[in-house]
Amino acid sequence: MLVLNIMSSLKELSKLLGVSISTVSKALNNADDISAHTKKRVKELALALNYQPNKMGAALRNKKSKTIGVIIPDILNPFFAEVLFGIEKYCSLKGYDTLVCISNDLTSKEAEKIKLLKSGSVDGFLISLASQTQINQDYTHIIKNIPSNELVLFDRLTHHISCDKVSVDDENITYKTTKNLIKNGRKSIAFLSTIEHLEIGKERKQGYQKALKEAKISNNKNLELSLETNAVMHNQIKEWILSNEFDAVIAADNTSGIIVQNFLLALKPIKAKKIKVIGFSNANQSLLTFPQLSYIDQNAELIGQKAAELLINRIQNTNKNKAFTHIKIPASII
Amino acid sequence: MLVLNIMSSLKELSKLLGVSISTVSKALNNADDISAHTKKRVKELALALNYQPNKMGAALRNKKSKTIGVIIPDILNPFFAEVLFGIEKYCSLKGYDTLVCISNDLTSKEAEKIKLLKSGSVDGFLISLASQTQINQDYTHIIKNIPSNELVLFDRLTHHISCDKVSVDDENITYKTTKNLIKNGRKSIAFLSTIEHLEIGKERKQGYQKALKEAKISNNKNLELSLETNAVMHNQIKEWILSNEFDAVIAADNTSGIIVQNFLLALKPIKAKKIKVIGFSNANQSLLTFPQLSYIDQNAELIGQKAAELLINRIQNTNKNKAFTHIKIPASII
DNA sequence: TTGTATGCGTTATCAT
DNA sequence: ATGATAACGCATACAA
Repeated sequence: MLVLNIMSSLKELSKLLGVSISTVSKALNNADDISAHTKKRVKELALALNYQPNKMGAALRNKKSKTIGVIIPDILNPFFAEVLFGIEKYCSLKGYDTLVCISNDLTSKEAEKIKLLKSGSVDGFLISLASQTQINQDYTHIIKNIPSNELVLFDRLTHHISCDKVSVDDENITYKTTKNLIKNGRKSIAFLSTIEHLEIGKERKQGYQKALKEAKISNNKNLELSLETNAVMHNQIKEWILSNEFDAVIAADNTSGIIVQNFLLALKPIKAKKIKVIGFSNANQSLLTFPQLSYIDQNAELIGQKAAELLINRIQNTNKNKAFTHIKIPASII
Repeated sequence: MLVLNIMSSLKELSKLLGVSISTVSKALNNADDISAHTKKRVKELALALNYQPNKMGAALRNKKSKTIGVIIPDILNPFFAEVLFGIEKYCSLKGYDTLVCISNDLTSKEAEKIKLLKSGSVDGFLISLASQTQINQDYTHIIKNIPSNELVLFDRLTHHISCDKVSVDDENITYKTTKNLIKNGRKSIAFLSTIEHLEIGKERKQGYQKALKEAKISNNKNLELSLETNAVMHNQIKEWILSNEFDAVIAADNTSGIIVQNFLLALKPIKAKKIKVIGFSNANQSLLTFPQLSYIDQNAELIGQKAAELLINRIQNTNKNKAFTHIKIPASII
């Protein structure tokens, strides 16, 4: 049978079948009070005409759009791309669409997107806070506009907003990593970060410092490099590598570990092999270095999946009063 | 004034103001036949109550959702992330939302997503074909379901579908790049690809071969390495580097150039500096190597922007019969 | 077992 | 200048 790209509606099916619209609707939804015969007829025609229920009609009627709004700071950051992948996968599985917005790390954009997505477009929000929002600690645009049981924060959180949350235990993972390096005989462990302005950046550094302190290793401030992500970053890293001695580096963000690893090989070819570099990354990215970078895998996809799961559960759950949970995804060193 | 996260509607505004719903609607839409005074009153209250028009209601009434459906093969590929960034930016500017789906390079997923997005959810589609679709050359799920004036294909195209298209002139850019290398005295130019199964992969290789042929350089098949993207890829590249001599490499995909550059430094530290490596990449990725990788910038963001622009123009344009265009984005060597 | 009527929020047409 | 009404597609309470 020929199929057309013309939208068929319940109305059209009802006309063609000579039954009422509600009968068609009920038949397609498998209502008890429709005869098997009618159901069969309806479903067959629906299939033949490639009938797809109109989302807007259903959304209006049900006051549920079956769509999740996602706001991330930066799609070009592989971490968020991976989270998004996890979100999309889970939502898709549960029959939800995802409306993706990018805040560009600006509070104004974040607020604008929230306003846009509100009012019928989405049933709930998955948000990773813009860095500007985290720095200024002004969350009114979120608190005022999103009911806390329609919101899940992930990765870039704040304890000022009470809702479901998903993140990595950032402090703990750098603590354990640093401790491990010490145990393996590393004496001069450096720490490089381009995200010290973010909460997760602070936590990662704290974990590192805590481990040093516990091991009674004096904190050599020269081995702590804090940078902005920009064009001169590379020269700064280069200078830093050339003017300091260390036998291990922990890089706190998604890319600088890769840069350090590659630079070492070029700048200190002899020593390079003896210096352990650990970055926050993922399998794909770590493959870009030689030798392959050791990395802390934040399980970004899992973060996305769990965040989506929490939100959909809360949206669909009749018991809206369940206490908010904070899921801490285990990070793994690879 | 206190603002609540309760959805206000035209109905609510009309009740509070003591005017009819249609007056409120018209006032907000700046209709000519509403007095300035009324407009002012309405708009003030709308602002105070943080009124947002319900997208679903408007979509149903207007038969336009002001939403664009985007289907990409892989969000983890930085190229598509960048395209998406361009799409989102432009759509957002024009007041369109983007509904993002991932086909995972599977035709079945692609078809499923199309079906889902059809019927009211989106006004048009931006699609980059799944590799499976390109390989099998079966486009019925697209042709049958999407009117050609509601579709723009980008990057991974086919001439079997007639619609607006945006891509890089892939053959030409590798042709020019290769020619340039030859002009600069390179004698043994290698070509590495992990995407030979894709149309763009074929075109890139053709450009390379064409330039060699024109320069009457015999085509040394050992210098053409074709791989699958997988775990053993790294060993294959390593072997290839060790067992071949070349003074330049063109890498046809988004990551292998970076890998080659880094491997060279480790495996052939002396010769490495004299070997020119050129990849398909972008500014962010190229910063991950040392020395910084030369790369062909596909202007992914611009591809996204142009694709969105073409689609929105065609959707909004009354003249639907304008001939389809194929925009070829200039790639630049950096 | 099937059909009728209503309303979700919006806008356009046609009164008043 | 303002208001009443209808319709978009759907699901449901209620009639028949």
